[in-house]
Amino acid sequence: MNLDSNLNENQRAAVEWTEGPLLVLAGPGSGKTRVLTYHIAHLLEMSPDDSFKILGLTFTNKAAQEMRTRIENLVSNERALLTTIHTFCANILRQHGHHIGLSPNFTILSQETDRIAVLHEAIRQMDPNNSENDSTPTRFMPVIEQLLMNCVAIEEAEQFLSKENVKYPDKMAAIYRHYRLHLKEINCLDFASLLIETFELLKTKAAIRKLIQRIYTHICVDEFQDTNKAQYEILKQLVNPELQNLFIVADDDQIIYQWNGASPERLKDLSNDFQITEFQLPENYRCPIEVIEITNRLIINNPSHSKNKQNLSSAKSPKSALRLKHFSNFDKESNWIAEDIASRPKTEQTQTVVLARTRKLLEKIVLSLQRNKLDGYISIRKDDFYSAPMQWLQAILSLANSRQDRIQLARICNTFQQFTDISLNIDDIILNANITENDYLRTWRENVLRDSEKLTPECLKIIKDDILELLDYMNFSNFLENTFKWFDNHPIVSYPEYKEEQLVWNNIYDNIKSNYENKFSLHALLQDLNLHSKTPEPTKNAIRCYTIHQAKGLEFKHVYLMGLVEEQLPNYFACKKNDNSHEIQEERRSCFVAITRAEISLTLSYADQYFGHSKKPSRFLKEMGLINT
DNA sequence: TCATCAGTGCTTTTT
DNA sequence: GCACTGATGA
Repeated sequence: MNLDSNLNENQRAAVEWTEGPLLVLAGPGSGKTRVLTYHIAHLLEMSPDDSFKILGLTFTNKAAQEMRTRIENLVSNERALLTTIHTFCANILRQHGHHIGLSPNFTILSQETDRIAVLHEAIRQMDPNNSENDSTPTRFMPVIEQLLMNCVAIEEAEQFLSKENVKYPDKMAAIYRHYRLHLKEINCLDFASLLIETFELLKTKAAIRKLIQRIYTHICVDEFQDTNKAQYEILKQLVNPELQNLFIVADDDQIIYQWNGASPERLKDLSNDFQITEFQLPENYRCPIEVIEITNRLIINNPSHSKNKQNLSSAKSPKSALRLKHFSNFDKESNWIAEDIASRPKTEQTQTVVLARTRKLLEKIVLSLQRNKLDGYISIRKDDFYSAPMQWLQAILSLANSRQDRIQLARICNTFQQFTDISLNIDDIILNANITENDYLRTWRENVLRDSEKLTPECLKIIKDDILELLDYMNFSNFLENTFKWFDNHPIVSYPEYKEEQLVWNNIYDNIKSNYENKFSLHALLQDLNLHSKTPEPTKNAIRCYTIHQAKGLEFKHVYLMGLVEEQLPNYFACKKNDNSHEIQEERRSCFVAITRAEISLTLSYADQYFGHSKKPSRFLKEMGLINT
C-alpha cells in the first residue's frame, strides 16, 4: 500500500494517527471515508505480527460493504471487522445473551406491525380487562421508541418521561417495562432493543465487556454525527479505557436525522467523555467552486455551526456549473426539469439525480419524465418480502429456527396454498402438533405429505427430504438450492414481484457468503435477512429521484434540487418554529447536504405555486446570495 | 347509521 | 388544496 500516493497533508496526518482518541471533523467530499479506510489499512500494515483486532462500525449495510471492499483493495485483511452497529450487537447477544435471558436463536422483528403486535400483547397482559381500543399500541409506540433510543433503563423510565412532559409517565413506564419483558419472554428483539440489551449486557457483565475490549483494541466509527444516545452509550462501553483507541469521522453540518435520535449534543458528549484530538479536512474534492461558495454562505447562518470550523475550499477549477430557475407553478417546474434531463446525452442521464425534500414532489417528476419517454426511479422502503414464494421460503427457515412460532406457521399455510394445490388449516396443525408433541414445522410437513399426490415431484422431494434435513440437522443448503430450482420451473417465476425479490435475496445471500466465507448458521442467515432492507436496486438507465435523506453519502455528476420554497425546504413544521430553532437549522443542513452532492452541475429551482398553494422562495436562496431580499 | 360539514394537519427512514 | 377526522343533523 502506498499511502503517499493520493492523500493531502491533513488526510495523511489522520491516516497515520496510531494511539488515543481522534475526531476527524470534515465536510462533504473531503475524503472522510477514504481517511477511515486508509487508517484501518495502515494499522493492519504496521502490525503484521500483532493479533489485535479493529472494529469498524457503520450505520448502514451499504456503508459497511463499501468499507470492506475498499480495505480489501488496499491490504489483506483478517483482523478488521467492518459491520453495522446492529449486526455487531446482534452477534454479541447471540454469543452472550443467555446472561440476560436471551436464547441464541432469538428473532429480530423488522416489521412495525410485529412490534405493534408485541406491544398490544404486553398491554393486554398488564391489564387483561382494560378498555383501551386497538389503536392504543400504535399511539404508544413512539413513546416506547423514544425510551429505547435514549437508552433509558426500565427503572428510570418514569423519571425520564416526567422530565420530557409526557402524559401519564407512570402508566407509560409500566407499559415500557412490560414491552421489554414480553419481548424477552418470546425471545424476540426489535432494532432498538437490540441496542439497549447489548448496552445493559456490556454495562453489567464486566467480564464480557473486558473480553471484547481485549479483542477489539481499536474502534473506528463512520458518520458519527448520526449516532443516537443508545449507540453512543454502547460505543463508550466498547472503548478499552486504558488504550482509548477511538477513531471517529463526522460532519456536524450533516446531522439530518434528529427525529431519529441524532443530535449535535453527541459531538459535545464526545469531547467531554474523551480527551479527543480534532483534525479537520476542509478541502472539498467533489463540488464545483460556485457550489462551494453558496454552501459556505448557507451554513454560516446556523448558530450551532462551529465557529472554528474551516470553510470548505474547492479543489476543482472554476466552471459555470450553477443554475437557478424560477417558474409560475410546480407543473412547469417539473416539466422543465424533465425536458432538461431529456436533452442531455444518455450517458449523462444515468449520472443525474433529482432531489426534493419530500416524496410527493418526486412523484410528480416521475410523471413528467414519463412524458419525455424517460424512466424515473423512486426508491420505496421495503422491510420484508411480499411475494408468496419468498415469504414461504423465509417463513420455513424462521420456523425451523424457532419451532413454536405461530406467526410463521400462519405465513407458511397462507402462502403455500397460493402456489400449490394444498390448503391447510393452521388450527388443525397446532392441534395436531399438541397431540403428537411434535413441533409446528414437522407437523406441517407431515400434513402436506398426506396430500403428496397433489405435489409436483420437485416439490415433493423438497418437503420430504430437504425440509427433513433442515428439521433434523439445521442444514438449509439443499433446501435453498432445490427450492429455487423448483421456483425457476414454476409459473410464479413470471410474477414481477417474485423476480425482483429474488434479485434482492441473491444480493443479501452473496453478501453473507462472502462475509462468513461460506460457513454460516441458520441464525446468521436469518439475522442478516432481517437486518437488510428488501428495497430493490434502481433499474439501469432510470433517472434516480431521491429525497435529500436518501441521497446522503452519495454523489452525482448532475444534481437537480427542486421545490426551494418556504414550507418545502425548510419544511412546513420548521417554518412554524422561530428562525433559529433547531428545526430550521436541521432544514438548513438538509439543504447543505443536497447541494453538496453535485460533482459537475447543480440546478436549483422553485415555483410560485405548489398543489394550489402560493409559496414564497426559500430563505435559503437568499442566504446563498442567489436572490435578493 | 350515514351523509355532510367544519376544522386540522401536512416530512424525513436506517437497522 | 387535499385528505382525513370528528361532530352534527336527518
